[in-house]
Amino acid sequence: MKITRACDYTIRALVYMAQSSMGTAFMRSDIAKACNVPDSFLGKILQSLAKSDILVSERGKKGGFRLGKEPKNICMYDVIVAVDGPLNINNCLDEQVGCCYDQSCCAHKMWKDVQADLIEKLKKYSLADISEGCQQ
Amino acid sequence: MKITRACDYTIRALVYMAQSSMGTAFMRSDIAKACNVPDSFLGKILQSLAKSDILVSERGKKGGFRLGKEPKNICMYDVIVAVDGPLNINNCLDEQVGCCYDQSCCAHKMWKDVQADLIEKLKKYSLADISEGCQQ
DNA sequence: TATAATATAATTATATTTTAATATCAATAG
DNA sequence: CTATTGATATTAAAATATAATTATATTATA
Repeated sequence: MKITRACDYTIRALVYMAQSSMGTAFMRSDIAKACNVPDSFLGKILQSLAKSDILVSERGKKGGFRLGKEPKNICMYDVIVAVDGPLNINNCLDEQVGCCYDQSCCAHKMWKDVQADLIEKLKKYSLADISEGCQQ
Repeated sequence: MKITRACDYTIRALVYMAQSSMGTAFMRSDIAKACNVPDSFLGKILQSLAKSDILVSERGKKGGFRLGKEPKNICMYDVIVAVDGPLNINNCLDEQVGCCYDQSCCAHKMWKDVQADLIEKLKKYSLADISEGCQQ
């Protein structure tokens, strides 16, 4: 697992959006400026979020991004996966890679257990939780 | 946080050592061969472990590496930190870096909480737990 | 037709993994 | 006692992989 900077940027952007009333549309460039995130990089991030239905996008004039769900229904696990891809604390757990070295599989059960707890925890945190703990 | 391949190698090596009776000395090259780990890279890893008192090293003829503690007293958290350095699921938690972006600090509390759980979990797993779950 | 998202490619930066060379140390053969 | 041998210790640096950023062209819509 690696929680990347993209993920930090994402949380900034989502918290920013969550501060306005549901349905408000934001332009990428506005979010980028407000959150101090590289504009073009933010583009990628917002697209990932749109593909995961965390955001809804509209093109053209008066287009932009809106939250796709209420902040309380957007969990951190979904956000992380949308941006950073499948969460695996160890390659061993990556189904596409597989645990190719027999002996190391001793640890497989541990990684699986540890990761399950982690995911459960991340599912409990919503965007609303984070946005509310933020006074601006 | 990133759990690297070095960490996988480490677990292989430690499980291998834990299969023999306490006090047995192993040469780096033997471990490398038995565990299929690049010899020189393993050198680095074993040194990190020795610095953290997980292993004891002796130079010269008849030298080698021995476990520094009973497998049941070696926890996975200590192993990971010894090899991969301080565990931080997010830079935000790295005390040396600090949480420089105010707005993103909204998430700080969450990361801290999630990480605390993770560490607690990793402290509960011992080398003995892993080695025993391994039939060879 | 201007505007804003979408897609993709290219580039730069950083971190991980591996290899290699050299230094240090301890046992022991002579 | 000292030279040799077999082991770890230390350091540098090359190779590879991944993350972060930038740039450009495409598509949709008011």
